[in-house]
Amino acid sequence: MGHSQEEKAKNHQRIVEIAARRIRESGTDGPGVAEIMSEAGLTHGGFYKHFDSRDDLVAEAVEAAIVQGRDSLEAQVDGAEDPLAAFVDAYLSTAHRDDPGTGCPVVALGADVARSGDRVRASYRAQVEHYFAEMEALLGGADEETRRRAIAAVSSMVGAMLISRAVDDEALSEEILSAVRATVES
Amino acid sequence: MGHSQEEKAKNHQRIVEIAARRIRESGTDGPGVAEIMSEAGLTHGGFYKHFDSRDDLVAEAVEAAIVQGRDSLEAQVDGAEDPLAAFVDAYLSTAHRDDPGTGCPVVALGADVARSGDRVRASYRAQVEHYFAEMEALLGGADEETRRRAIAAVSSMVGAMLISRAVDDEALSEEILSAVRATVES
DNA sequence: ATTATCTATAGATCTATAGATAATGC
DNA sequence: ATTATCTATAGATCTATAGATAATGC
Repeated sequence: MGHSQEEKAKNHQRIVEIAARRIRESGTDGPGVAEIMSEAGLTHGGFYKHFDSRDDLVAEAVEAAIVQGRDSLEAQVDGAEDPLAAFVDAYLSTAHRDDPGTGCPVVALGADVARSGDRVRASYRAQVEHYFAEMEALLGGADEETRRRAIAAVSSMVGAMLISRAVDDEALSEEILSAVRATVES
Repeated sequence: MGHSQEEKAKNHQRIVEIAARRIRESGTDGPGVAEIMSEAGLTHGGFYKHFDSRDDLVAEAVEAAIVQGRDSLEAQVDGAEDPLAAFVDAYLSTAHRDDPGTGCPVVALGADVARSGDRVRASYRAQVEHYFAEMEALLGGADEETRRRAIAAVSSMVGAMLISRAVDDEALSEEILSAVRATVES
C-alpha cells in the first residue's frame, strides 16, 4: 500500500499502459477493470480514484496506444538507410502480426473506434493523418498523385495486417504480408 | 406462439441473420442473446432450443455473413460492363461504409475473428481466398505477379474501409475511399 | 404425445460505490 | 489531516436452465 502522489502518478500511467496493450489484444470491451488493476498489481476498488469511469480509461488508453504507434514509427524510420523499406518491413513483419498488443493501433482498434466517442475518434484520425503524411514523405513527393499513392499504400498495409492476423493458415498469412511488402516497396 | 417445425426453421434462420447483421455492427461480443431474440420477435428463454450456446450462434452468424459477402460480390460483378470497376466502386462506396451490418465481413469482423475459434477462422479464410481469386480474375492474369497485385488490391480495399469508418472527418473518409478506388482501378 | 416458445430465475460477471486502513506530508 | 489503496458489496447485466404453456402432428 504505497501512497505518495508520485507513486499514484506512476500507478496511473501503468494502468493506462496495461490497458493500451490489453485493448489492442482483446478489443476496447475486452479487459475488465478488475483484470487491468490486477495486472497493475492493484485491487479494483482503487480504480475510481484514477478514472471517472471505465470509458474514461479506454479513452486514455487509446490515446496512449496512438502515441506509442507514432513513436514506434519514428523509431523505425529514423536513421534507417532505406526509411521506406524499414517502415514497411517492420509493419508487415510476423513479429508485428503476432503481437497486436504493442502494435499499430489503427489496425487493432479500427472497428472499435468506429463505434467510439468523439475523443477516441479524434486521436485515431490524427494518427491516420500522421501515417499518410509520413508515407507521402517516404514516397518522396508532395503532389496529389503521391498523396493518393500514400493513402493506398497505408490502406494496403493496414488491411494486410488485419487479414493476416485473422486467417488460420500460416502460409497464406505470410503470403499476404510479403505480397503487400513487394507492392508498396516497388 | 407458433410451433411447427417449419416455423422453427424460419425462426432459426431469422435469428442467425439478425445476429449476422448485429455482430458486423457491434462486434461478436456486442449483441446479447436477449437483444437478438427480441429483434427476432422471440423471448430469450427459447434461445437454447436453437443453439447450444451463444458462441454456437456467433459461429453460425459469421458463416452466414461470409455467405452474404460472397453472394453480394457475385451480384456486383455478374453482368457488369466493367466488372472490376463495378466491384471496386461498390466496395469503396459511402453506402458500404455507412452500413457495416450488411457489408463485407472481412473488414467488419477481422479483429474479432483473429480472437475466435477454428470454425470461425476457417470460414473467414475461405472468404479471403475467394476475394483474392476473384480479384486475380478481374485483373485478368493467372501469374504470380497478378496474384501479388490482387492481394495488395484487396488488402488496400479492406484497410481503406476500416479506416474510412473510424475517422471522424467526412472529407478525409471520402478522400481515402476515392484514393484507393483510383489506385486499384488504374 | 411431442415440442417450440414463454415466464421466471439461478449463477456468474462486471461497473461502480461505501467505508476501513495505512501510508504521506504539512 | 489528508489521501491512495484495500475490503466488501450493491446493482445491473448477461448466459444458461427449469418448469409451464400452447401449439403441432402422429
